[in-house]
Amino acid sequence: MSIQQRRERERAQRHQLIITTARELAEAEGWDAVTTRRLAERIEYSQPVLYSHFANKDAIVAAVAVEGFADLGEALHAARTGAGSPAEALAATLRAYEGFAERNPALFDAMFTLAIDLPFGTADSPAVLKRAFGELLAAFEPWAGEQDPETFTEVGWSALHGLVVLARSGRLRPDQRDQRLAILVDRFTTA
Amino acid sequence: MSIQQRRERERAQRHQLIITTARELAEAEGWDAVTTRRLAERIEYSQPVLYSHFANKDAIVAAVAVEGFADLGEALHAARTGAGSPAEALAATLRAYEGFAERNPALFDAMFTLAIDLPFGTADSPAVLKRAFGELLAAFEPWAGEQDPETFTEVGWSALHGLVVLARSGRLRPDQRDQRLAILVDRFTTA
DNA sequence: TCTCATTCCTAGCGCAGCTAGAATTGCAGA
DNA sequence: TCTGCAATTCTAGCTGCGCTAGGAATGAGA
Repeated sequence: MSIQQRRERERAQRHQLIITTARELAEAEGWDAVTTRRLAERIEYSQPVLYSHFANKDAIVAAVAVEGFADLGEALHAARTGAGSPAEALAATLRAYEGFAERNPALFDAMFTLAIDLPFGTADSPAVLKRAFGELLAAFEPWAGEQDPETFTEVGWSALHGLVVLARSGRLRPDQRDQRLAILVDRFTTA
Repeated sequence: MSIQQRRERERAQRHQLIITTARELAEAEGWDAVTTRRLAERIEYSQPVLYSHFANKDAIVAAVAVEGFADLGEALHAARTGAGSPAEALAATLRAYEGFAERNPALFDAMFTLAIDLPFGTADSPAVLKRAFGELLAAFEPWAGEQDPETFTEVGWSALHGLVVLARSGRLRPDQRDQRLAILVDRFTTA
């Protein structure tokens, strides 16, 4: 019984080690550098061990993405609850989202570009995803007016996300970043 | 002299054939199906011929993306100039953008996910990119108010783009699509 | 100490992007 | 018309990818 438990514990540790190592490697050298061979080498096991934990490489990326959403949720929560007025809370939340994407580019890629199959907006979406969206909802809700708060938040989130995505791929003028965020806040806080 | 001209003409035709074939194959089976081998087979030349036209596979994808921006620019122009009031023009332009992404998913991927290195927002960005942005600028400008029109448009474009990107990856509730677009228009047309 | 199930690794499959060097083609001058 | 040469194109193969079959090693229980 105890032996079984130890084995399961060690297995769980190795599971987490794979995720953490993939994340570190991706953040250090980009996702192209995260090959099953290099990953196996880093965790000091052979390649097939990876496949005893995950169905395929995409599943590893998805696991990293879920971690990312957890971190993002925390970052948004800290920013939002640390602000004074609702207006400041919204601005702080948006800045936190932007900062998160900037500080964790590879993680952001995993969350929004690579891990396409994460169940979102459905009943069985991971709790961390719901929590991250919940933070945005709390930030946008005060200005929803007559609109459905969730739909209103989806639009606000999209605007924010679009800014981040287009900016990081060099589609927007870098020097106007803060100005753009100010316009966004203005658009969503005025009736 | 004339022989040289014929050769250059044939080369240009083959260049275009590669781009068109890549685009068709991607739209039919997704970009994963666009391998240099399959592409070579379709154009009825050997693999190395591709590399006499493009530095690598990414360059082929980028060429497809540029075509996509040209098409998008046309679609936006048609939608915008076909509408009556500025408000209708904006709504029509946004719908056209959304429709374009929906009708050409692989092309949209090439433009915004795969071809990362296209020079944007700089002096040497291709004319087609500027034209597409110009259409958005014309659509958003009437509501820029005190804001710099270009920056205002960047925010509007981001909001639109975010909606499309998050929706197509299943991050937003499908049934609220039109409602979201209505909210977006509302946010950017009210002072 | 032996048996056997579990765990893990070695080796290799098919396919990817890409390229070196051979083979072919077709123009130009005799 | 024939020959030499330069440009073009192809054959063959390199390295590295995700993934897996099957054998070796490990360790708990009899």
